[in-house]
Amino acid sequence: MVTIEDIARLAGTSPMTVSRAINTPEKLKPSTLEKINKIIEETGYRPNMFARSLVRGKSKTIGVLTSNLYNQVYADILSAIEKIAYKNGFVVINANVDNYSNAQQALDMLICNQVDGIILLPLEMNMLHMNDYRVALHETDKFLKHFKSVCDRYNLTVVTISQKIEGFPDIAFDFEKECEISINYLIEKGYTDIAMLNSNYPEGLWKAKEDKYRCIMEERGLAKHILVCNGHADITGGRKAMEELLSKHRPRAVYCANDNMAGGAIQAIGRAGLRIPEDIAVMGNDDFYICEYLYPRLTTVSLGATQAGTVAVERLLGIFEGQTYGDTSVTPFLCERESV
Amino acid sequence: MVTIEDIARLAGTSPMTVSRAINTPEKLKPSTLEKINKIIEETGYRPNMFARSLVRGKSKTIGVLTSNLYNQVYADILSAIEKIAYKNGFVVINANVDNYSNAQQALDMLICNQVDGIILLPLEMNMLHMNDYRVALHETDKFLKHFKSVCDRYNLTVVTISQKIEGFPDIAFDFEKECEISINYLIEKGYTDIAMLNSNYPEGLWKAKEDKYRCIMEERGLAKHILVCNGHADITGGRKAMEELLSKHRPRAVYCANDNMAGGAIQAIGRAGLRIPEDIAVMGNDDFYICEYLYPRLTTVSLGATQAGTVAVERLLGIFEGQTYGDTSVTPFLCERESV
DNA sequence: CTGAAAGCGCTTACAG
DNA sequence: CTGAAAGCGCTTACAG
Repeated sequence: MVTIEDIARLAGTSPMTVSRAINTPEKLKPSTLEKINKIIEETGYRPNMFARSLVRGKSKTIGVLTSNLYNQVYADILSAIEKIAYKNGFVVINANVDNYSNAQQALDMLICNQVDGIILLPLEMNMLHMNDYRVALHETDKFLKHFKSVCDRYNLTVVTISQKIEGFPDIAFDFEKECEISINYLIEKGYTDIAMLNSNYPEGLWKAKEDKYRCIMEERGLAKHILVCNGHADITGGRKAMEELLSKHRPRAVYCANDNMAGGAIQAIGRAGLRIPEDIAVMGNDDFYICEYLYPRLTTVSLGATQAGTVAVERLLGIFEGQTYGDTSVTPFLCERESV
Repeated sequence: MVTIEDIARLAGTSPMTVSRAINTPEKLKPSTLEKINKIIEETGYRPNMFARSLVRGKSKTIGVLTSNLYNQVYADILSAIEKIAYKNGFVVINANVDNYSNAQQALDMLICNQVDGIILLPLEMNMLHMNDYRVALHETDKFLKHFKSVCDRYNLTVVTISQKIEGFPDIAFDFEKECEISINYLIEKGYTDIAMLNSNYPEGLWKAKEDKYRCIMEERGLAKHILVCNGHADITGGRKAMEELLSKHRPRAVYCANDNMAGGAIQAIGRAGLRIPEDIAVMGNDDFYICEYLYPRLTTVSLGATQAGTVAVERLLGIFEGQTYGDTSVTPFLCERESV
């Protein structure tokens, strides 16, 4: 391995001068700089980040606690984070978090690797695969407490996304706004008999969406059309909920709390021999990858995941520079396709 | 920050003894070990990986050159890599690679971060979004040459996945086998009039699949049913190719070279007022995430991406232990759903 | 514009 | 079973 000393010897200078050539080239006499650069080029020398980080006390590394890469929202956020981080010379270490002990370990790993800061992705969502939401929520809560105490103890810089923790700036998603955009769009398109498919988990974002749906329908004088069916917030749950809905009443439009449920709804509607959107319009939420693949292509509202990832990194870097931030939120936007 | 010296002072021992407590606890008198562990616990001490890596000359870090996280195959491979790596105490740095200069930079970053080894994911695939395959291929080739020379120069340990480079062990996907399983399954199910939807890029895996299709059809005495339509290997391309196919002939089954094309085919078939699989059976390839979301759920053949990621890490770790490997390949397997 | 010295936090290699 | 010394490759802080 080529070191800074090797370069110094070959260039007939001190290691310090080589260090300057790399970090503050403007402080060097052009001729020495040129000589050193030539030797760096020839030898293929690359500075050892461990040595640098050790002495600087900073790693130029961001840790991301994430979970299910298959969740489109996570993938979107993560892609944005990596893009902005690399652009700013930071390395991203992505740590997977499936359950409590797993998460503790991942956090520990990030600490050992001296990350400069951590971005915490929403943990609630990653527990969706568990059948008992209370257990999932309890695991999440336990970890969040642990996370908070560990971050305080090690003085870690943290930005959270859609996962408010006292003391850390959060970048929230605006689930209510998603609902608002969706229902208003349907009404604007002339629909009045609008039903809703929602998660059977009666709290948090799901409750907020359902409340908002009821509220808008009432405000618009459509109270008599209010009808909600619930199921797991996945494709099978969506299909079952839609089947239940159709057994009660055939609405002109369904607002689905997320795209997975909408995917299931599309299946159930197709199996019932009905057309989309001619017989029933389907409105999704979140803009998962699958929207383009559903038939018809799903009209939905994007959560703004890419924006959230981008802002998260920008704020983290801002904090490193001494800035402070309060909470903020990211704005959802309509994605028109073919299902409405 | 708590250091090993702090612990030593508090425990009344030398730093060396603390180091042993962490790395080779069995070599310590139980009473000293216990005393040290207690203090580590109290202080929340965590070893600094930079210092450790610097002196050990190893980082316990694996670099992964990947690209499009949205490609299900990549996400599968990456998830598997991270899982196995973490299990073995390795950290994964994922570097994004979109184009040539981007890729050079990413590789450089991995070198500066002293990765112990690199896993290279298939690069050909990530260029699919480019309209001109020759340009994409040329970019890929340029980078591969660069990659090879850099790895040789820095003596990097490399395992590639479906991207053969002389001197590095490769884990190949078996695209021909995918085709074989697909066509044989269709024939076994009683289909004889089987058409194919393929990429319009006439080389590599696409050519191999098409050749195999033709070959099996002939062997089985179904030569007269051979019919191939081509398009971009994405959903729109699949839809257009299927439309073209239907304008020529209405087969009883379509074998699609990948799931995206199958997704497009499903759209075209639905728009033509035909049912799946009653009128036309649709067979995908690769087992993308979307298979579960298509309607009907897509029957396909999995490429074996998870297995590939797992084997890649295992082999990399094996090489660190002094093992050597030749090339290998991963076995595709049937995923029966509803479209056949 | 350049350099000598000290030190970041750990481990290796040796000694006892 | 434990410790003193040296060094990994770099940068900081000072000196000139």
